[in-house]
Amino acid sequence: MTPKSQPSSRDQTETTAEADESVIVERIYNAVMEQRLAPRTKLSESGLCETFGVGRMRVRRALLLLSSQGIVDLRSNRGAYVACPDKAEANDVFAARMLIEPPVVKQLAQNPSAINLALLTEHIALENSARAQNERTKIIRLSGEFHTKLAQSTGNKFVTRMMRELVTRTSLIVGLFGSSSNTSCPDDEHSNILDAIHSQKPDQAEKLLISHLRHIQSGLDMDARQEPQSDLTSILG
Amino acid sequence: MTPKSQPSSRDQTETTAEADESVIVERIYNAVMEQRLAPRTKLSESGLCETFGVGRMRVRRALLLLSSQGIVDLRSNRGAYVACPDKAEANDVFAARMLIEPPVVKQLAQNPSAINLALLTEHIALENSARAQNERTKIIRLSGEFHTKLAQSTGNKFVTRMMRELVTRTSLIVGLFGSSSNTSCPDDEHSNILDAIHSQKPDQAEKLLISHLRHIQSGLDMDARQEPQSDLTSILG
DNA sequence: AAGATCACGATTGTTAACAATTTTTGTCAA
DNA sequence: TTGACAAAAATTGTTAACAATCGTGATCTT
Repeated sequence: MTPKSQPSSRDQTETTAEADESVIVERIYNAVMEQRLAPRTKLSESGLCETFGVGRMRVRRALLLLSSQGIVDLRSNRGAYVACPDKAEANDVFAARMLIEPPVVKQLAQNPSAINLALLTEHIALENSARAQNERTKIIRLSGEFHTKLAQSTGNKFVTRMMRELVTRTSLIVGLFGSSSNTSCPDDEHSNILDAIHSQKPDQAEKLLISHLRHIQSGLDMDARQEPQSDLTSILG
Repeated sequence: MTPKSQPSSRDQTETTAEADESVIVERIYNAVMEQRLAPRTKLSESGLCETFGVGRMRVRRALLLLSSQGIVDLRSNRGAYVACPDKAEANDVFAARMLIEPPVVKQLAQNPSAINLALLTEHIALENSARAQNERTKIIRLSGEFHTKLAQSTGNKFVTRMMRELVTRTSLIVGLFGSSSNTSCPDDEHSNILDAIHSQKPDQAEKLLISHLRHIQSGLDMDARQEPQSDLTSILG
């Protein structure tokens, strides 16, 4: 059910006719999540049309959708750019997560039967594997997805959506303000959180999560921004 | 420079007809919030084009935006309909609010200097006035807006957006499942919550809010749905 | 040369015609 | 009357041409 079930039809340069606009959205979304598309990168319509083999209409719709999710910034008559959160927005994101995520985790720990332990354990295994092999983009994506999957465990559509949005934005922020070394979640904190949930320790789970978020935030340098980059067509292969 | 108003067919209800698509979104949004547009109402493109005096493109963009907010349901080749939450979704909405809103209120109560007391007090006065005069749509809208404004007091963009979305959905749900009498928030619970916040009683504020939400939810009859309706052009004047 | 101005090219925004699909309507047979 | 079927109308989806705007580079003035 996760976006892995797609057979490979994205090998060629000109994909002809299987591009629902949601595919475009997802592709760009993933590229941003994995920090392959840097903030401020321009997403020209013609460029996207070519890379996806799609008419302008689809591209424009996709861009509108992405802008409504805050992933791209739509400047009138000037085109679409990958969103570039500033300091204030970064703080807002973390504040929002601090507010929302603890209750989520706490509730999960109170009723851990709801969670799919196997799935989450598997996920952490993947994370560790990626970390062991130093696969940067994978690590980043999986780190974020852990939090999303946690939210998904509540079975609540809205909670999931909110968390997804916040996690995406966090990814952008970490990419922008992340000070070299620690570009994602530290080693085994995810594992510890999951353990606390599974062993029904709400307070501990909450505590661990909070310190986890603090940890991520403290790894940022709010004064230095990385610079743009990215050349589009190659990135979205 | 700025978007010019277009000389077009708006011979009927003249309505500030310089229609940026955000205006269309807002108009429909408000109509849904005030329960003037019933769930399942069809929003035909041509109809909206006429009522807003706008080309099809703007309308389609607006509908896409609204669908991304879950306010309208976009069925392929069949057009746009006002969203019609089912039982499960209704439960999700309240569960999400139960999860998110208490921490928000609690935090506000811990730092009440952040809130704009005058604004919120004024708002409650408006609510009471509307209640006194039995202005149904006003009551409904203001009841929802109180919660939105509360979230807004955090100064957090994301918290505000989330709450706004949940409140909108709540409005739809109350319209659908609301059992006649109590179609909105009960009398002075808002006032009590605000008081608790202002006098720095986080726990009490949280408690009041929770019981407030329970109160709203218990006023619903999850088994009987109101039926469609609505004729469009007249409603959006 | 530095700076301003203007024209050109490239990109985005809009409109209108066209194609595809669904819904309605009309007809006929059981 | 009811049901099935088919043509017609209405609605949505798509494409392509057209218009407006922005960025860039050449030209001109001081």
